[in-house]
Amino acid sequence: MQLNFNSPIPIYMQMVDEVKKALARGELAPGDKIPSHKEQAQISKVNPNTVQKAYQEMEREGLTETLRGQGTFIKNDPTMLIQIRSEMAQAAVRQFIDEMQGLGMVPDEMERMLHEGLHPKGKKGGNNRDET
Amino acid sequence: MQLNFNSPIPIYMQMVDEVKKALARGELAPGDKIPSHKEQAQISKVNPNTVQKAYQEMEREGLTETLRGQGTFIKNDPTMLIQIRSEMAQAAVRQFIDEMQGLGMVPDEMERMLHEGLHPKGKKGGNNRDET
Amino acid sequence: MQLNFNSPIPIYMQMVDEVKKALARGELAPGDKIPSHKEQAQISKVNPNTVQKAYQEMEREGLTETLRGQGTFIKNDPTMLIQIRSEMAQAAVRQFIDEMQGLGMVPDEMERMLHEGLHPKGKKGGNNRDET
Amino acid sequence: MQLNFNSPIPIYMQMVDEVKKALARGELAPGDKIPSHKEQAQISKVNPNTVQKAYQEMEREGLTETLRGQGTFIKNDPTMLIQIRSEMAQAAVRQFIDEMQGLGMVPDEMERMLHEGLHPKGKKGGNNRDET
DNA sequence: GTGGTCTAGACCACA
DNA sequence: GTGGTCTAGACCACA
Repeated sequence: MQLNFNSPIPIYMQMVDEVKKALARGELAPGDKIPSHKEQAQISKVNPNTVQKAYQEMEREGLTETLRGQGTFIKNDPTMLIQIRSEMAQAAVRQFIDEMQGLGMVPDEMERMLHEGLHPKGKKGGNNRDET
Repeated sequence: MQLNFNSPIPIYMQMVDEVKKALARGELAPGDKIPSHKEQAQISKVNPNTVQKAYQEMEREGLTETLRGQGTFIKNDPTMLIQIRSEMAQAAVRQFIDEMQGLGMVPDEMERMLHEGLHPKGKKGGNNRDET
Repeated sequence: MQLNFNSPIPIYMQMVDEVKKALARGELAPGDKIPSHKEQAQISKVNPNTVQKAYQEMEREGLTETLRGQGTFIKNDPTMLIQIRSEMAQAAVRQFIDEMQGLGMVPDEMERMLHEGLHPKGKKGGNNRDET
Repeated sequence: MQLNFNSPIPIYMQMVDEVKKALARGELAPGDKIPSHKEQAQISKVNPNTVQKAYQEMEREGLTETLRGQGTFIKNDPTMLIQIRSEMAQAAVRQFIDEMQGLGMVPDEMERMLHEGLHPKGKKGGNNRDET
């Protein structure tokens, strides 16, 4: 759970995002129990109110469900996972393209820069499908 | 000057960013006068103080210089332009990669998704260097 | 916190200076919490925004650090103290010399006048190392 | 005429000060004609209004007198010179002492620091009356 | 309560 | 008109 306390993005939003990413990465699976908001608050060195707000937001978005007295659980909906993953990825792609367009970059430049970013010192001619 | 009033990112920061982008795009050139903070406030429907905060931040970052009573000008440093453009682009690349990695994407997937984002209906095989 | 409301030097700058002096004098120590900007505003009979501007300037100069919701603290860097003290003292010396040179004073005159300023009615011959 | 356009001290005040210093240094003598405010404005790259304000202030302080159609002249009062010189010097001394006291410096330290500032690499023991 | 952002608007020095 | 400072006060995220 990476949090940036100096970011203007509210911590509770960052938390929701981190949970989504953990889901997308497969580190959290449907049905998993997540720590109580008090526990999570201690782990993240964040005020319990803030965690609670994050949990409420996740519930509102249908990511989790709460069973009173038992805890909060990732919703047992396997399709959701795939959906979140592709939603977030596409949002990232869109944002990247917008940002680069805002800088006056054309598609080729974007692809080239991404490629270089992914393969820092690599020869960029060759067949990039074999690297990584 | 695109501003999102609902974003958690402060308006004054968005303004600094927009000026940087305009510079990167070549819409603003070194030595150009930018509107007075009061004028810009009217244009952007924002409080003059907010614009001033943005302008002061730009000054602090060395983007602009100010002649009291005369106005604020893009600093006459042509190298700055190129630097800002590449800085901002590289930041965007890095952020994109981080975000995608956070979602468990591997480099190939990132490149493929970007390619698809750039050429929505396009055949995705072939030699992408000749399209656009 | 001595403020001169008629000085052309902005209040917020005077405040930064006063904090630096308090540090140099040892009245503020690394790690100390300083009053919230609202509290300080009441104490100094100044608008909270003005105090905040001073605090932000101090942060920008690396004098303080801020924990959101917790307060603003003198940075915990003991070397900073000594550095500030000597920086400010040397700046004062330089300014004094410049000023006096601007008046056509030679070094000896400067030293003599300072000595007299420090020991108003004193015999100025003798060994000044034993006075004070 | 040294002017600092970024100083919070108004330019017209800086101008008055510079004239006083020139007087103290003997670069301007009683009875001397000083440039017209328009001329001076061009020389100093300052708005004529600003120079005029400086000249008015000097007149108000009894430094100069204006003969209509002839120009502005340093007042023909030789005692004034000496008075200004010692006034300004004493003000500088007082300010220096205050500043250093504000930093917690004791008189000896002030004298030593001034001495070192005046004789940068010099041996500080010996008889400083013979140096310079 | 604490810091951060923002609006609304006054007044000043300077061009 | 232009930038700079300041007051007054609202609202928000977070502790």
